Amino acid sequence: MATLKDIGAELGLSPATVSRALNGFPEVNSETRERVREAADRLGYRPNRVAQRLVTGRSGMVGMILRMRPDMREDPTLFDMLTGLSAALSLRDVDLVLAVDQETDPVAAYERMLSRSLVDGFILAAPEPDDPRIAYLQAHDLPFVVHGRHAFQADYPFYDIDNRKLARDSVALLTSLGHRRIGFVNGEAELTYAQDRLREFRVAMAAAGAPVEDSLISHGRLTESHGYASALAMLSRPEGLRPTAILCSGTMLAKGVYRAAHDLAIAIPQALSVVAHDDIWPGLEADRFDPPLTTTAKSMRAACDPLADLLIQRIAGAAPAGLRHIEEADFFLRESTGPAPPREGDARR
Amino acid sequence: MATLKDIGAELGLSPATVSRALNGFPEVNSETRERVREAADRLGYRPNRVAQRLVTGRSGMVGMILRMRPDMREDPTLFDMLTGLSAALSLRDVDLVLAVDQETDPVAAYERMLSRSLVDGFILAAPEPDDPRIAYLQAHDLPFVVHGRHAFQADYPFYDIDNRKLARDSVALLTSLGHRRIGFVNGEAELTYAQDRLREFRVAMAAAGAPVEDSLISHGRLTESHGYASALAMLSRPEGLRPTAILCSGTMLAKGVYRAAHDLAIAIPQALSVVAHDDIWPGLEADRFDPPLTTTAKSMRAACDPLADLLIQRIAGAAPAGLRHIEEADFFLRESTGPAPPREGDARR
DNA sequence: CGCCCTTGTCAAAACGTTTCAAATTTCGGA
DNA sequence: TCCGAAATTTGAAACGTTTTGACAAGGGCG
Repeated sequence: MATLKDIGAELGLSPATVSRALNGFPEVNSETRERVREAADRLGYRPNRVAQRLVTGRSGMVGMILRMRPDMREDPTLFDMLTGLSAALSLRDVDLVLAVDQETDPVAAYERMLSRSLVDGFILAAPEPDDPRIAYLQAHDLPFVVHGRHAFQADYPFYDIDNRKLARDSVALLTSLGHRRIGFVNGEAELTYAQDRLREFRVAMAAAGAPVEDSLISHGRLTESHGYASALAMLSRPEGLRPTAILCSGTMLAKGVYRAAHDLAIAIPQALSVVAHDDIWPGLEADRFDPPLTTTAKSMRAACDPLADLLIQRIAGAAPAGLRHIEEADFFLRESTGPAPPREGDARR
Repeated sequence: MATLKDIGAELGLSPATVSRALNGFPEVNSETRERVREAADRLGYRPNRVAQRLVTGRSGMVGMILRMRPDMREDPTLFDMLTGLSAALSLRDVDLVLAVDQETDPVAAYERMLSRSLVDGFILAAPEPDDPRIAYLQAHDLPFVVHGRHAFQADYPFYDIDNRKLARDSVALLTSLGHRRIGFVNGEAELTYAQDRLREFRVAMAAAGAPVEDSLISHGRLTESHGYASALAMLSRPEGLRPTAILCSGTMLAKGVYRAAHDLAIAIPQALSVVAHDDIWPGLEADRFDPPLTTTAKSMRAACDPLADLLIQRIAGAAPAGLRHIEEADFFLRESTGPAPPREGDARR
């Protein structure tokens, strides 16, 4: 493998000049630069990352630490993110180091990875309010970027979708169809996106003059079983008290809702409308539902390029506060939503 | 961060001596070694990996390159392996670099990772016969280890379960229960484990004097939908031609088989016995089946420690040919298997 | 006293790059 | 012809480690 010295020897130049020529420094003669470029190509020169790292202190790698959870495998978003990020990063010539965190102390894994001086920054997902990982990284002024945010006003680099808007849009659709009793099967209560969606759910419901019942709100993992259990509880309430529409924070939840409706012989969309947010493979999954599921959607993959860009900017020295990317979800109206069924004692038939 | 020089200065020693003391070289006074150890602890010394790498040429990292497949997310084993490996490697002070391969050329991703001189070796999964990745890595004498093997007699380091034995055991159980018409819902035909299991399936069937019908053998991804479709085809054959038992190469397949049996009102195990190999979370998933599923089992996680050890040995210079770890699957008899139903025209009843 | 061997230590080189400070060349203008 | 500034190029230091070859001290032996 050719080195800077080799190229220098080939052309009668010092390694220093070769380095500057290849790195685009302005003070090198353009004719010399060309000669260097040609020789580097010819000799198949590849900068030795390790040497670069040693002198610059940068490693060209970023870390991601997964927190082990027993039901992780039921959540396909993580896998998507992993592969999407790895692809996005490698386009930018950055590599991804993976670790899993099985310890009780959530920051221990970060310390360990840092102590080997092998990553320039981190990518975090699923932040919680008062997330100790974020506190640790901020306290040590380490570059990181978060998928999601642990507070609505976050002063670190993050990518997030506009959770309030998608809750607003979903409620607006349902109320405009005449629904007033709307259930909400949400993500885990500790997670910020769930809090944001719930908050706006309440606001939008109030704006439409629809009541919000706490027993029609449930929190939990984005799994089919949680969706099933929640919907079963909501839908087995007496006629007139049960929701005519359910909003879900994920398509897996919606799958559970569909199953519960099926088991209770409640027809979708005639007797129950369902809207979900789809952060997996927008369109692909939702289309396969029977009937096809109305969704707000933004894929995990869409987050990967912005996340990579933000992190690279941060590592390059950009101030953390300004770095953010908020994406609006798209709306896909499919067949799981319809007009609210006529209520008992309703004027129309 | 303290360096060797710092420790040397602290104790009036040269960095060279400090290095030798910490790395256990014999020619250093044991009293000196103790002083060095103490000082290193006190100053919180951590060897700088980058500098180590530059001089030794080793990076302390290994790479894993995932091939993107559209239905990847349905396959939870990969995720298991990723997290398990990462944990196993980090115990051994090795880090895992992840990349995804979206290119047409399967070796391009390996070349790219190598050109950055950042990994010492690779971990491969799901090898195919004549796998170009294996050919490439062997041709360049690069350390790697494979989960599975692309030929029964493989001359590279690999971990594998004894696929022939588990096929033999499963068939033996079923034939001893009186089953003679046994379906086999297998993995993809190109994959070696599937070929191995099929081969032994035929052998064991022949040994029991049971006929093997090609139409009762199906190949495909280890997904529920493939299991469902295959079982539906097998079970909707006319009475007397349809199998009384089905062997599955994965629990996801078994889930599909259960669903098909349910849809066709075929009772398990009264009218149909099901055995599957469970490489996910042995016991945990199979227990949740209704009725609980009889399995041969070895978890993905069990592979991780041996894989890590084999790769580290190989990187340290061990000859590739001898490095192998073959694990026998365990047998869990549950309630999805029972005596073969009496055949029409059978003597009894 | 000279020789060799062992033990413990060290200085220096090496890995390949970046970058600082200095040296050299070039050139326009006086 | 000379000066100073600008344009190029260079040597050397630095990053933190491993490793080679050398060396000093001490001991045993003839």
